[in-house]
Amino acid sequence: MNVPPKNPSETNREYAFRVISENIISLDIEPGSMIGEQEIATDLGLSRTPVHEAFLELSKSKIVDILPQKGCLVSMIDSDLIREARFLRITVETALVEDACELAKEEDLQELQDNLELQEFYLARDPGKLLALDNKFHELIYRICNKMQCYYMVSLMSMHFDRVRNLSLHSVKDLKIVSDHRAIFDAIKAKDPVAARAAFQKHMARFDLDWNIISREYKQYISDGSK
Amino acid sequence: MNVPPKNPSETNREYAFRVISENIISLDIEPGSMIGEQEIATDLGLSRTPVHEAFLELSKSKIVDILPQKGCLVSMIDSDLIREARFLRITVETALVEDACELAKEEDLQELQDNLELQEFYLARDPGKLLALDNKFHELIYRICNKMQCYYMVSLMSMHFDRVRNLSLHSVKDLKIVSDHRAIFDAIKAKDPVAARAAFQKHMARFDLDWNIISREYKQYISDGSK
DNA sequence: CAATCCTAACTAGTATGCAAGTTCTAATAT
DNA sequence: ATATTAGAACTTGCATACTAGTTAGGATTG
Repeated sequence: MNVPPKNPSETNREYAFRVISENIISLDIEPGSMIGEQEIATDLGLSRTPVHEAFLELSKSKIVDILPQKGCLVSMIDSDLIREARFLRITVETALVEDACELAKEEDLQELQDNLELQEFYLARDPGKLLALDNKFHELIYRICNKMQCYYMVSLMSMHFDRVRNLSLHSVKDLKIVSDHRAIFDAIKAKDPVAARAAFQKHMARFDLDWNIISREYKQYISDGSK
Repeated sequence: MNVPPKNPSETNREYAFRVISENIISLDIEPGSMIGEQEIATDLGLSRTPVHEAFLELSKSKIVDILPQKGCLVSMIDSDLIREARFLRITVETALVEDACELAKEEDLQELQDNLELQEFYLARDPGKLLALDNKFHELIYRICNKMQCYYMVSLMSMHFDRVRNLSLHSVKDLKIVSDHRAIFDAIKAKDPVAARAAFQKHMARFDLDWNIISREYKQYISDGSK
Protein backbone atom coordinates (compact mmCIF):
# COMPACT_ATOMS: atom_id res chain seq x y z
CA MET A 1 0.00 0.00 0.00
CA ASN A 2 1.12 3.50 -0.86
CA VAL A 3 1.17 5.68 2.28
CA PRO A 4 1.48 9.43 1.65
CA PRO A 5 2.22 11.72 4.61
CA LYS A 6 -0.61 12.93 6.79
CA ASN A 7 -1.88 16.40 6.07
CA PRO A 8 -1.82 18.22 9.41
CA SER A 9 -5.26 19.74 8.90
CA GLU A 10 -7.04 16.40 8.56
CA THR A 11 -8.11 14.11 11.39
CA ASN A 12 -6.75 10.59 11.61
CA ARG A 13 -10.10 9.31 10.35
CA GLU A 14 -10.02 11.58 7.28
CA TYR A 15 -6.40 10.60 6.66
CA ALA A 16 -7.26 6.90 6.81
CA PHE A 17 -10.24 7.40 4.50
CA ARG A 18 -8.16 9.34 1.98
CA VAL A 19 -5.26 6.88 1.90
CA ILE A 20 -7.45 3.78 1.65
CA SER A 21 -9.61 5.38 -1.06
CA GLU A 22 -6.59 6.36 -3.13
CA ASN A 23 -5.11 2.90 -2.87
CA ILE A 24 -8.36 1.25 -3.90
CA ILE A 25 -8.86 3.54 -6.90
CA SER A 26 -5.24 3.15 -8.01
CA LEU A 27 -5.57 -0.63 -7.60
CA ASP A 28 -2.58 -0.71 -5.26
CA ILE A 29 -5.11 -2.56 -3.14
CA GLU A 30 -6.41 -5.27 -5.45
CA PRO A 31 -10.11 -5.86 -6.08
CA GLY A 32 -11.22 -8.97 -4.20
CA SER A 33 -8.48 -8.78 -1.57
CA MET A 34 -9.13 -8.79 2.16
CA ILE A 35 -7.82 -5.98 4.33
CA GLY A 36 -7.94 -5.88 8.12
CA GLU A 37 -8.38 -2.91 10.40
CA GLN A 38 -5.26 -3.78 12.38
CA GLU A 39 -3.17 -4.28 9.25
CA ILE A 40 -4.11 -0.89 7.78
CA ALA A 41 -3.84 0.80 11.18
CA THR A 42 -0.28 -0.47 11.54
CA ASP A 43 0.67 0.66 8.03
CA LEU A 44 -0.70 4.13 8.77
CA GLY A 45 0.65 4.37 12.32
CA LEU A 46 -2.81 4.71 13.84
CA SER A 47 -5.05 2.71 16.13
CA ARG A 48 -7.94 0.66 14.81
CA THR A 49 -10.56 3.28 15.68
CA PRO A 50 -10.06 5.83 12.87
CA VAL A 51 -9.46 3.01 10.38
CA HIS A 52 -12.66 1.30 11.51
CA GLU A 53 -14.57 4.56 10.93
CA ALA A 54 -13.01 4.97 7.49
CA PHE A 55 -14.08 1.43 6.59
CA LEU A 56 -17.63 2.21 7.65
CA GLU A 57 -17.77 5.18 5.29
CA LEU A 58 -16.26 3.19 2.44
CA SER A 59 -18.77 0.40 2.99
CA LYS A 60 -21.63 2.85 2.40
CA SER A 61 -20.74 2.96 -1.29
CA LYS A 62 -20.15 -0.80 -1.35
CA ILE A 63 -16.58 -0.21 -2.53
CA VAL A 64 -15.69 -2.42 0.43
CA ASP A 65 -17.86 -5.00 2.14
CA ILE A 66 -17.39 -5.40 5.88
CA LEU A 67 -17.83 -9.02 6.90
CA PRO A 68 -18.25 -8.97 10.69
CA GLN A 69 -15.68 -11.04 12.55
CA LYS A 70 -14.05 -11.91 9.23
CA GLY A 71 -12.56 -8.86 7.61
CA CYS A 72 -13.08 -6.24 5.00
CA LEU A 73 -13.42 -7.36 1.40
CA VAL A 74 -12.40 -4.89 -1.29
CA SER A 75 -15.10 -5.21 -3.92
CA MET A 76 -14.42 -6.74 -7.28
CA ILE A 77 -15.05 -4.51 -10.25
CA ASP A 78 -18.82 -4.82 -10.45
CA SER A 79 -20.59 -3.79 -13.62
CA ASP A 80 -23.91 -3.27 -11.83
CA LEU A 81 -22.42 -0.78 -9.41
CA ILE A 82 -20.47 0.90 -12.20
CA ARG A 83 -23.71 1.16 -14.15
CA GLU A 84 -25.35 2.82 -11.18
CA ALA A 85 -22.50 5.25 -10.66
CA ARG A 86 -22.50 6.04 -14.35
CA PHE A 87 -26.28 6.50 -14.41
CA LEU A 88 -26.11 8.84 -11.43
CA ARG A 89 -23.32 10.92 -12.90
CA ILE A 90 -24.85 11.18 -16.34
CA THR A 91 -28.26 12.06 -14.97
CA VAL A 92 -27.09 14.61 -12.42
CA GLU A 93 -24.30 16.21 -14.40
CA THR A 94 -26.29 16.50 -17.59
CA ALA A 95 -28.77 18.61 -15.63
CA LEU A 96 -25.90 20.56 -14.08
CA VAL A 97 -24.09 21.53 -17.28
CA GLU A 98 -27.33 23.00 -18.56
CA ASP A 99 -27.73 25.05 -15.39
CA ALA A 100 -24.06 26.01 -15.50
CA CYS A 101 -24.66 27.85 -18.77
CA GLU A 102 -26.80 30.30 -16.84
CA LEU A 103 -24.91 30.31 -13.55
CA ALA A 104 -21.24 30.40 -14.54
CA LYS A 105 -19.61 33.72 -13.68
CA GLU A 106 -16.50 35.10 -15.31
CA GLU A 107 -14.25 33.77 -12.51
CA ASP A 108 -15.83 30.31 -12.80
CA LEU A 109 -15.05 30.22 -16.52
CA GLN A 110 -11.49 31.25 -15.70
CA GLU A 111 -11.12 28.36 -13.27
CA LEU A 112 -12.44 25.91 -15.84
CA GLN A 113 -10.07 27.37 -18.40
CA ASP A 114 -7.07 27.02 -16.07
CA ASN A 115 -8.01 23.42 -15.35
CA LEU A 116 -8.34 22.66 -19.06
CA GLU A 117 -4.93 24.10 -19.81
CA LEU A 118 -3.38 21.86 -17.16
CA GLN A 119 -5.16 18.89 -18.72
CA GLU A 120 -3.77 19.78 -22.13
CA PHE A 121 -0.32 20.22 -20.62
CA TYR A 122 -0.26 16.83 -18.92
CA LEU A 123 -1.97 14.97 -21.77
CA ALA A 124 1.30 14.36 -23.57
CA ARG A 125 3.61 14.44 -20.55
CA ASP A 126 1.99 12.59 -17.65
CA PRO A 127 -1.47 11.20 -18.41
CA GLY A 128 -1.61 9.66 -14.93
CA LYS A 129 -2.37 13.13 -13.61
CA LEU A 130 -5.47 13.39 -15.81
CA LEU A 131 -7.79 11.49 -13.47
CA ALA A 132 -7.36 14.05 -10.70
CA LEU A 133 -7.78 16.95 -13.13
CA ASP A 134 -10.82 15.31 -14.67
CA ASN A 135 -12.42 14.96 -11.24
CA LYS A 136 -11.57 18.56 -10.48
CA PHE A 137 -13.22 19.69 -13.73
CA HIS A 138 -16.43 17.90 -12.84
CA GLU A 139 -16.27 19.23 -9.28
CA LEU A 140 -16.05 22.78 -10.62
CA ILE A 141 -19.35 22.26 -12.42
CA TYR A 142 -21.02 21.21 -9.17
CA ARG A 143 -19.49 24.24 -7.49
CA ILE A 144 -20.79 26.61 -10.15
CA CYS A 145 -24.30 25.24 -9.59
CA ASN A 146 -24.05 25.29 -5.77
CA LYS A 147 -24.50 21.56 -5.53
CA MET A 148 -21.54 20.55 -3.41
CA GLN A 149 -23.55 18.23 -1.21
CA CYS A 150 -24.65 16.37 -4.33
CA TYR A 151 -21.00 16.27 -5.34
CA TYR A 152 -20.05 14.48 -2.15
CA MET A 153 -22.79 11.87 -2.60
CA VAL A 154 -22.08 11.31 -6.27
CA SER A 155 -18.31 11.13 -5.83
CA LEU A 156 -18.62 8.53 -3.07
CA MET A 157 -20.48 6.26 -5.48
CA SER A 158 -18.20 7.23 -8.31
CA MET A 159 -15.31 5.34 -6.75
CA HIS A 160 -16.46 2.25 -8.65
CA PHE A 161 -16.33 4.28 -11.82
CA ASP A 162 -13.03 5.97 -10.98
CA ARG A 163 -11.31 2.66 -10.44
CA VAL A 164 -12.14 1.62 -14.00
CA ARG A 165 -11.38 5.02 -15.48
CA ASN A 166 -7.96 4.65 -13.91
CA LEU A 167 -7.41 1.45 -15.88
CA SER A 168 -8.70 3.15 -18.99
CA LEU A 169 -6.07 5.87 -18.79
CA HIS A 170 -3.40 3.23 -18.99
CA SER A 171 -4.86 0.87 -21.54
CA VAL A 172 -7.01 2.91 -23.86
CA LYS A 173 -4.86 4.72 -26.31
CA ASP A 174 -7.21 7.24 -27.72
CA LEU A 175 -7.60 9.79 -24.98
CA LYS A 176 -10.42 12.00 -26.00
CA ILE A 177 -11.23 13.13 -22.50
CA VAL A 178 -9.50 16.47 -22.77
CA SER A 179 -11.07 17.51 -26.04
CA ASP A 180 -14.45 16.44 -24.64
CA HIS A 181 -13.91 18.77 -21.71
CA ARG A 182 -12.95 21.54 -24.07
CA ALA A 183 -16.25 21.09 -25.93
CA ILE A 184 -18.23 21.19 -22.67
CA PHE A 185 -16.36 24.30 -21.61
CA ASP A 186 -16.98 26.04 -24.93
CA ALA A 187 -20.71 25.33 -24.65
CA ILE A 188 -20.91 26.69 -21.10
CA LYS A 189 -18.93 29.76 -22.08
CA ALA A 190 -21.26 30.30 -25.06
CA LYS A 191 -24.22 29.87 -22.65
CA ASP A 192 -25.63 27.20 -24.95
CA PRO A 193 -27.37 24.56 -22.82
CA VAL A 194 -28.31 22.39 -25.78
CA ALA A 195 -24.71 22.14 -26.91
CA ALA A 196 -23.54 21.61 -23.30
CA ARG A 197 -25.93 18.69 -22.82
CA ALA A 198 -24.88 17.14 -26.12
CA ALA A 199 -21.16 17.55 -25.41
CA PHE A 200 -21.52 16.08 -21.95
CA GLN A 201 -23.47 13.06 -23.10
CA LYS A 202 -20.94 12.41 -25.83
CA HIS A 203 -18.24 12.57 -23.15
CA MET A 204 -19.94 10.03 -20.89
CA ALA A 205 -20.95 7.76 -23.76
CA ARG A 206 -17.28 7.28 -24.53
CA PHE A 207 -16.98 5.06 -21.48
CA ASP A 208 -19.07 2.37 -23.15
CA LEU A 209 -16.33 1.84 -25.70
CA ASP A 210 -13.62 1.57 -23.06
CA TRP A 211 -15.51 -1.07 -21.10
CA ASN A 212 -15.03 -3.63 -23.84
CA ILE A 213 -11.28 -3.23 -23.76
CA ILE A 214 -11.05 -3.21 -19.97
CA SER A 215 -13.25 -6.22 -19.41
CA ARG A 216 -10.98 -8.23 -21.67
CA GLU A 217 -7.67 -7.03 -20.23
CA TYR A 218 -8.51 -7.10 -16.54
CA LYS A 219 -11.04 -9.87 -16.22
CA GLN A 220 -9.33 -11.27 -13.13
CA TYR A 221 -10.60 -8.21 -11.27
CA ILE A 222 -14.16 -8.38 -12.56
CA SER A 223 -16.89 -10.04 -10.53
CA ASP A 224 -18.69 -13.01 -11.98
CA GLY A 225 -22.15 -11.59 -12.61
CA SER A 226 -20.89 -8.97 -15.07
CA LYS A 227 -20.58 -9.20 -18.78
CA MET B 1 -36.61 11.75 22.37
CA ASN B 2 -38.78 8.87 21.21
CA VAL B 3 -36.94 5.55 21.74
CA PRO B 4 -38.49 2.54 19.99
CA PRO B 5 -37.27 -0.94 20.91
CA LYS B 6 -34.19 -2.34 19.25
CA ASN B 7 -34.77 -4.70 16.37
CA PRO B 8 -32.70 -7.81 17.19
CA SER B 9 -31.36 -8.10 13.66
CA GLU B 10 -29.76 -4.65 13.64
CA THR B 11 -26.42 -3.75 15.20
CA ASN B 12 -26.23 -1.12 17.94
CA ARG B 13 -24.81 1.30 15.38
CA GLU B 14 -27.71 0.74 12.97
CA TYR B 15 -30.17 1.05 15.85
CA ALA B 16 -28.64 4.35 16.95
CA PHE B 17 -28.68 5.67 13.39
CA ARG B 18 -32.31 4.67 12.89
CA VAL B 19 -33.57 6.16 16.15
CA ILE B 20 -31.68 9.44 15.79
CA SER B 21 -32.77 9.79 12.14
CA GLU B 22 -36.42 9.22 12.99
CA ASN B 23 -36.32 11.73 15.80
CA ILE B 24 -34.70 14.36 13.62
CA ILE B 25 -37.20 13.88 10.78
CA SER B 26 -40.16 13.88 13.15
CA LEU B 27 -38.78 17.02 14.82
CA ASP B 28 -38.82 15.33 18.21
CA ILE B 29 -35.23 16.53 18.16
CA GLU B 30 -35.54 20.22 17.32
CA PRO B 31 -33.61 21.86 14.49
CA GLY B 32 -30.80 23.94 15.97
CA SER B 33 -30.53 21.94 19.18
CA MET B 34 -27.32 20.40 20.47
CA ILE B 35 -27.13 16.70 21.21
CA GLY B 36 -24.18 14.94 22.85
CA GLU B 37 -22.92 11.44 22.24
CA GLN B 38 -23.11 10.57 25.93
CA GLU B 39 -26.65 11.94 26.27
CA ILE B 40 -27.99 9.90 23.33
CA ALA B 41 -26.00 6.85 24.37
CA THR B 42 -27.59 6.95 27.83
CA ASP B 43 -31.10 7.35 26.36
CA LEU B 44 -30.52 4.34 24.12
CA GLY B 45 -28.75 2.22 26.70
CA LEU B 46 -25.54 2.03 24.66
CA SER B 47 -21.97 3.21 24.95
CA ARG B 48 -20.71 6.24 23.06
CA THR B 49 -19.07 4.17 20.30
CA PRO B 50 -22.11 3.15 18.18
CA VAL B 51 -23.70 6.57 18.74
CA HIS B 52 -20.47 8.24 17.63
CA GLU B 53 -20.50 6.17 14.46
CA ALA B 54 -24.16 7.03 13.81
CA PHE B 55 -23.33 10.75 14.18
CA LEU B 56 -20.54 10.37 11.64
CA GLU B 57 -22.92 8.94 9.08
CA LEU B 58 -25.53 11.61 9.78
CA SER B 59 -22.93 14.34 9.41
CA LYS B 60 -22.20 13.17 5.86
CA SER B 61 -25.54 14.55 4.73
CA LYS B 62 -25.06 17.69 6.86
CA ILE B 63 -28.29 16.87 8.73
CA VAL B 64 -26.09 17.24 11.80
CA ASP B 65 -22.88 19.19 12.15
CA ILE B 66 -20.23 17.72 14.46
CA LEU B 67 -18.34 20.47 16.25
CA PRO B 68 -15.25 18.76 17.68
CA GLN B 69 -14.92 19.05 21.45
CA LYS B 70 -18.21 20.96 21.53
CA GLY B 71 -21.08 18.76 20.47
CA CYS B 72 -23.35 17.82 17.66
CA LEU B 73 -25.59 20.53 16.22
CA VAL B 74 -28.82 19.38 14.58
CA SER B 75 -29.07 21.48 11.45
CA MET B 76 -31.66 24.16 11.07
CA ILE B 77 -34.02 23.74 8.16
CA ASP B 78 -31.78 24.97 5.37
CA SER B 79 -33.33 25.94 2.06
CA ASP B 80 -30.05 25.45 0.17
CA LEU B 81 -29.74 21.84 1.32
CA ILE B 82 -33.43 21.21 0.69
CA ARG B 83 -32.97 22.63 -2.80
CA GLU B 84 -30.08 20.24 -3.37
CA ALA B 85 -32.03 17.25 -2.08
CA ARG B 86 -35.00 18.25 -4.20
CA PHE B 87 -32.83 18.76 -7.28
CA LEU B 88 -31.23 15.36 -6.80
CA ARG B 89 -34.55 13.60 -6.34
CA ILE B 90 -36.27 15.30 -9.25
CA THR B 91 -33.34 14.70 -11.57
CA VAL B 92 -32.73 11.08 -10.64
CA GLU B 93 -36.29 9.95 -10.18
CA THR B 94 -37.56 11.62 -13.35
CA ALA B 95 -35.06 9.50 -15.22
CA LEU B 96 -36.10 6.44 -13.22
CA VAL B 97 -39.84 6.64 -13.81
CA GLU B 98 -39.16 6.70 -17.54
CA ASP B 99 -37.00 3.60 -17.26
CA ALA B 100 -39.56 1.98 -14.98
CA CYS B 101 -42.09 2.02 -17.82
CA GLU B 102 -39.90 -0.46 -19.62
CA LEU B 103 -38.58 -2.42 -16.66
CA ALA B 104 -41.60 -2.89 -14.39
CA LYS B 105 -42.75 -6.51 -14.27
CA GLU B 106 -46.20 -7.67 -13.31
CA GLU B 107 -45.16 -8.34 -9.70
CA ASP B 108 -43.59 -4.87 -9.45
CA LEU B 109 -46.85 -3.28 -10.59
CA GLN B 110 -48.66 -5.35 -7.97
CA GLU B 111 -46.38 -4.06 -5.23
CA LEU B 112 -46.93 -0.48 -6.34
CA GLN B 113 -50.67 -1.12 -6.43
CA ASP B 114 -50.67 -2.57 -2.90
CA ASN B 115 -48.72 0.41 -1.62
CA LEU B 116 -51.12 2.82 -3.30
CA GLU B 117 -54.12 1.16 -1.72
CA LEU B 118 -52.55 1.50 1.71
CA GLN B 119 -51.95 5.18 0.97
CA GLU B 120 -55.57 5.63 0.02
CA PHE B 121 -56.67 3.78 3.12
CA TYR B 122 -54.62 5.90 5.51
CA LEU B 123 -55.28 9.19 3.71
CA ALA B 124 -58.51 9.79 5.62
CA ARG B 125 -57.68 7.80 8.76
CA ASP B 126 -54.06 8.45 9.74
CA PRO B 127 -52.19 10.82 7.40
CA GLY B 128 -49.14 10.58 9.66
CA LYS B 129 -48.47 7.18 8.15
CA LEU B 130 -48.29 8.65 4.65
CA LEU B 131 -44.65 9.78 4.87
CA ALA B 132 -43.41 6.21 5.34
CA LEU B 133 -45.67 4.91 2.56
CA ASP B 134 -44.59 7.73 0.28
CA ASN B 135 -40.93 6.85 0.85
CA LYS B 136 -41.71 3.21 0.20
CA PHE B 137 -43.43 4.09 -3.09
CA HIS B 138 -40.37 5.96 -4.28
CA GLU B 139 -38.07 3.17 -3.08
CA LEU B 140 -40.05 0.67 -5.16
CA ILE B 141 -39.28 2.71 -8.25
CA TYR B 142 -35.55 2.52 -7.51
CA ARG B 143 -35.92 -1.20 -6.93
CA ILE B 144 -37.68 -1.73 -10.25
CA CYS B 145 -34.79 0.00 -12.01
CA ASN B 146 -32.06 -1.84 -10.04
CA LYS B 147 -30.74 1.37 -8.57
CA MET B 148 -30.73 0.59 -4.86
CA GLN B 149 -27.29 2.05 -4.29
CA CYS B 150 -28.54 5.33 -5.76
CA TYR B 151 -31.52 5.03 -3.44
CA TYR B 152 -29.28 4.89 -0.40
CA MET B 153 -27.33 7.97 -1.49
CA VAL B 154 -30.41 9.95 -2.43
CA SER B 155 -32.34 9.04 0.70
CA LEU B 156 -29.48 10.09 2.95
CA MET B 157 -29.61 13.57 1.44
CA SER B 158 -33.38 13.50 1.39
CA MET B 159 -33.54 13.74 5.16
CA HIS B 160 -33.54 17.52 4.78
CA PHE B 161 -36.47 17.21 2.46
CA ASP B 162 -38.27 14.59 4.59
CA ARG B 163 -38.15 16.81 7.64
CA VAL B 164 -40.08 19.51 5.79
CA ARG B 165 -42.45 17.09 4.13
CA ASN B 166 -43.28 15.90 7.61
CA LEU B 167 -44.35 19.43 8.54
CA SER B 168 -46.30 19.68 5.34
CA LEU B 169 -48.39 16.64 6.18
CA HIS B 170 -49.59 18.40 9.29
CA SER B 171 -50.07 21.91 8.03
CA VAL B 172 -50.97 21.71 4.39
CA LYS B 173 -54.59 20.78 3.99
CA ASP B 174 -54.74 19.79 0.42
CA LEU B 175 -53.03 16.42 0.32
CA LYS B 176 -52.58 15.64 -3.32
CA ILE B 177 -49.72 13.26 -2.76
CA VAL B 178 -51.76 10.11 -3.11
CA SER B 179 -53.51 11.07 -6.31
CA ASP B 180 -50.13 12.11 -7.71
CA HIS B 181 -48.80 8.66 -6.98
CA ARG B 182 -51.82 7.14 -8.63
CA ALA B 183 -51.08 9.14 -11.79
CA ILE B 184 -47.43 8.02 -11.78
CA PHE B 185 -48.49 4.43 -11.29
CA ASP B 186 -51.02 4.58 -14.12
CA ALA B 187 -48.37 5.94 -16.49
CA ILE B 188 -45.89 3.21 -15.56
CA LYS B 189 -48.55 0.56 -15.95
CA ALA B 190 -49.48 2.00 -19.35
CA LYS B 191 -45.75 1.95 -20.24
CA ASP B 192 -45.98 5.61 -21.18
CA PRO B 193 -42.68 7.32 -20.28
CA VAL B 194 -43.83 10.75 -21.41
CA ALA B 195 -46.85 10.64 -19.11
CA ALA B 196 -44.74 9.19 -16.29
CA ARG B 197 -42.24 12.02 -16.55
CA ALA B 198 -45.00 14.61 -16.60
CA ALA B 199 -46.84 13.07 -13.65
CA PHE B 200 -43.66 12.85 -11.63
CA GLN B 201 -42.64 16.42 -12.28
CA LYS B 202 -46.09 17.64 -11.36
CA HIS B 203 -45.76 15.67 -8.12
CA MET B 204 -42.43 17.20 -7.20
CA ALA B 205 -43.44 20.69 -8.27
CA ARG B 206 -46.18 20.60 -5.66
CA PHE B 207 -43.56 21.06 -2.99
CA ASP B 208 -42.88 24.61 -4.12
CA LEU B 209 -46.34 25.61 -3.00
CA ASP B 210 -45.96 24.03 0.42
CA TRP B 211 -42.72 25.82 1.12
CA ASN B 212 -44.47 29.18 1.33
CA ILE B 213 -46.81 27.92 4.03
CA ILE B 214 -44.10 26.12 5.98
CA SER B 215 -41.63 28.97 5.96
CA ARG B 216 -44.27 31.21 7.51
CA GLU B 217 -45.48 28.76 10.13
CA TYR B 218 -42.16 27.33 11.29
CA LYS B 219 -39.75 30.16 10.81
CA GLN B 220 -38.15 29.56 14.22
CA TYR B 221 -36.65 26.38 12.73
CA ILE B 222 -35.41 27.93 9.51
CA SER B 223 -31.82 29.05 9.16
CA ASP B 224 -31.07 32.69 8.43
CA GLY B 225 -29.76 32.57 4.89
CA SER B 226 -32.98 31.14 3.48
CA LYS B 227 -35.94 32.92 2.02
C1' DC C 1 -18.02 47.81 38.58
C1' DA C 2 -15.55 45.78 34.66
C1' DA C 3 -12.12 43.07 32.68
C1' DT C 4 -9.12 39.18 33.09
C1' DC C 5 -7.56 34.87 34.33
C1' DC C 6 -7.91 30.40 36.17
C1' DT C 7 -10.12 26.22 37.04
C1' DA C 8 -13.58 22.69 36.86
C1' DA C 9 -16.75 20.47 34.03
C1' DC C 10 -17.94 19.56 29.90
C1' DT C 11 -17.09 17.90 24.71
C1' DA C 12 -15.43 14.63 20.70
C1' DG C 13 -11.08 12.07 18.85
C1' DT C 14 -8.53 8.33 19.61
C1' DA C 15 -6.31 4.21 21.96
C1' DT C 16 -6.95 0.09 24.23
C1' DG C 17 -9.22 -3.92 26.08
C1' DC C 18 -12.72 -7.26 26.05
C1' DA C 19 -16.60 -10.02 23.93
C1' DA C 20 -18.28 -12.88 20.53
C1' DG C 21 -17.99 -15.01 16.14
C1' DT C 22 -15.11 -17.14 12.22
C1' DT C 23 -11.34 -19.81 10.29
C1' DC C 24 -7.56 -22.68 10.13
C1' DT C 25 -4.79 -26.28 12.06
C1' DA C 26 -3.62 -30.23 14.09
C1' DA C 27 -4.60 -34.00 16.94
C1' DT C 28 -7.71 -37.76 17.53
C1' DA C 29 -11.01 -41.27 16.40
C1' DT C 30 -12.84 -44.30 13.05
C1' DA D 1 -6.33 -42.43 4.92
C1' DT D 2 -10.21 -39.75 6.08
C1' DA D 3 -13.48 -37.44 8.90
C1' DT D 4 -14.22 -35.01 13.03
C1' DT D 5 -13.42 -32.10 16.62
C1' DA D 6 -11.04 -29.18 19.92
C1' DG D 7 -8.64 -25.12 20.33
C1' DA D 8 -5.66 -21.43 19.06
C1' DA D 9 -5.38 -17.44 16.36
C1' DC D 10 -7.59 -14.53 13.93
C1' DT D 11 -11.53 -11.01 12.92
C1' DT D 12 -14.91 -6.89 13.90
C1' DG D 13 -18.45 -4.76 17.41
C1' DC D 14 -18.57 -2.46 21.29
C1' DA D 15 -17.23 -0.57 26.02
C1' DT D 16 -14.10 1.95 28.51
C1' DA D 17 -10.26 5.02 29.43
C1' DC D 18 -7.46 8.68 28.23
C1' DT D 19 -6.19 13.04 25.61
C1' DA D 20 -6.80 17.42 24.17
C1' DG D 21 -9.68 21.19 23.18
C1' DT D 22 -13.92 24.26 24.51
C1' DT D 23 -16.91 26.62 27.62
C1' DA D 24 -18.85 28.64 31.57
C1' DG D 25 -18.43 30.59 36.05
C1' DG D 26 -16.27 32.53 39.80
C1' DA D 27 -12.27 34.61 41.93
C1' DT D 28 -9.03 38.13 41.33
C1' DT D 29 -7.22 42.30 39.81
C1' DG D 30 -7.43 46.87 37.85
